Amino acid sequence: MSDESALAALAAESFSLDALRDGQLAAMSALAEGRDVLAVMPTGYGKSATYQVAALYLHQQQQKLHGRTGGPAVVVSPLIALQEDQLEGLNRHLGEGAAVAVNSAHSDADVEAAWDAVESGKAVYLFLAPEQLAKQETVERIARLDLTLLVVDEAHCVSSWGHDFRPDYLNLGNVRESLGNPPVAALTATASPPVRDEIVERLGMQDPLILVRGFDRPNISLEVVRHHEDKAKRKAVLSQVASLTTSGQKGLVYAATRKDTEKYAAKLVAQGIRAEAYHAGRSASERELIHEQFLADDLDVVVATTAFGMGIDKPNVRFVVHADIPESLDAYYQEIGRGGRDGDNARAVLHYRSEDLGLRKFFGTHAPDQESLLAVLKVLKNAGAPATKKVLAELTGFPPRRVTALVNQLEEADAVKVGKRGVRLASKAKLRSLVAHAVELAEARQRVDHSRLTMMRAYAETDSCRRQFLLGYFGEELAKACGNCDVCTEAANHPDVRPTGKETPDAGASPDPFPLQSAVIHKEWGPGLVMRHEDDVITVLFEHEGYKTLSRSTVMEHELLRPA
DNA sequence: CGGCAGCGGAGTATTCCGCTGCCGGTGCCATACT
Repeated sequence: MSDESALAALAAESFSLDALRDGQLAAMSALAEGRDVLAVMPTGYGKSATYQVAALYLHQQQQKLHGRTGGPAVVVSPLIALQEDQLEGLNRHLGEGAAVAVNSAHSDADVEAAWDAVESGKAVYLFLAPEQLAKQETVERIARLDLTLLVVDEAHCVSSWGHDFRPDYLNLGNVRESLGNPPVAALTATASPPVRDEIVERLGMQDPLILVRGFDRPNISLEVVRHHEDKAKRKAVLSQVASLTTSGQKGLVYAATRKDTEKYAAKLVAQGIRAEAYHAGRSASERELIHEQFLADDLDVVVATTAFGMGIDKPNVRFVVHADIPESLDAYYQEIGRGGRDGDNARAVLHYRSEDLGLRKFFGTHAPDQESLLAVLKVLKNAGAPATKKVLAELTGFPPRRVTALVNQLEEADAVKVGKRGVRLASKAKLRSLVAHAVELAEARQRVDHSRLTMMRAYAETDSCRRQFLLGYFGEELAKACGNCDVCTEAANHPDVRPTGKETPDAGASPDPFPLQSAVIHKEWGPGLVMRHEDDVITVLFEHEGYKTLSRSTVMEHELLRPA
């Protein structure tokens, strides 16, 4: 057992953190002992401090105990802007050179200086994007260091971006192995059970300590406004934002497309509201300026796509209005969680049309390309030896990023293995059948994605307490209806109509054979986890099928489920 | 999947309707230019 008081003292002395929360200390302590940690904590809770203190502690321990130079922690972070923020904070506390970054924003000379700082034992933290770790030389160079920790910040990116957008995220598990399996700290602000499981699995975490803290945000009121016509929805969004801003409140509006962010922003400006559109199509300088103005209260509203998010920590965001439904409750919770960080009341309003789900379905659907998968396998078979991704790219004619994505899919299907010498064929089965298996797995993943969208829809359409629904999705039980969502408010105004939400079951009732969060097995769909009870409906999260709703009476009658 | 722009047709309302085809999010990185 490592010394918690030593960690607390180090936090106070080096980072001016005088009061640590229990979750922070538990995470630091586990990391200091060499245990893997998955920390699910909201922005502002102090997630970063956990790895920062633990890494400094381990760095100093190495120096003391072995009389050698201390090694760094490698921090994988998705955005260069986030890396720079962290660098700045760390170097302010610990002195220039304590934290360095290797990325494309730095000159070659700066990058070499960063490597020097790491190799001489001066630097305690090395920041990288996962793409840097796609380079074998980089991984080898890091492997020669006395690594203290491998930190994966914004770890939900593994699941949400790894599969198509930034495939190098899925390779981090292999990178970890190449680095000699250092302890892993994975940090994220939101993750439902399937996302947590995927992070743990993909990063190859072993018996991780999973810490979930500060999840419920009772000061954020939850509302859904349903619409049938697109025009009416747009009008309602605009008039709501106009009325919210009249009292000087600042907030965010999320829209699905760049074009819509521009349209909404223009209409708000026409009404005298200080609004800007924010999306990835705007120049870096414009984006930076908008961010700064918003932080300084020089803007009332930022109308954004999903591009506006990570790294935003403004305390007094009073509302988060969604003009379009997000792709999942994970994304929704992340976005509304940017409201009310100061603890004061904030409003989250979702303007919902079932038709809007179509765009999200489009974004999520990427059918695997069988011919390309086969092409990669053929090249490997003909080569008869491991091939690096670079060589595979040359031989197949695919761009490197695409090769990585294809290899990821084949690796998942156990068709190939990725080792130090490159990618090799890992099965003697017919290539066609290997491709078929990879396609099967990709389709299972699509089913799960689709079911997550279905849960988002169910949230929008539920007629019981929304917070119970939301927290239940993240595996947390809220015993009583929250009293701070539109359903609860409506019920309070019409007490005779319908009781809201689900109350804890009567003490006298017979015990539920399938309690919340219990493991079950379905005759056809296999293993699953009970996520939600509502009237006659049980929602179960199945490993290979995603979320399914089952009729309790049918389940009982046909004995469809049994406890696992 | 659904919205939008552009178009033609109807036919008079300083427009409207319906059809067709296209488009839609997130960021590393490297490379070629000024």
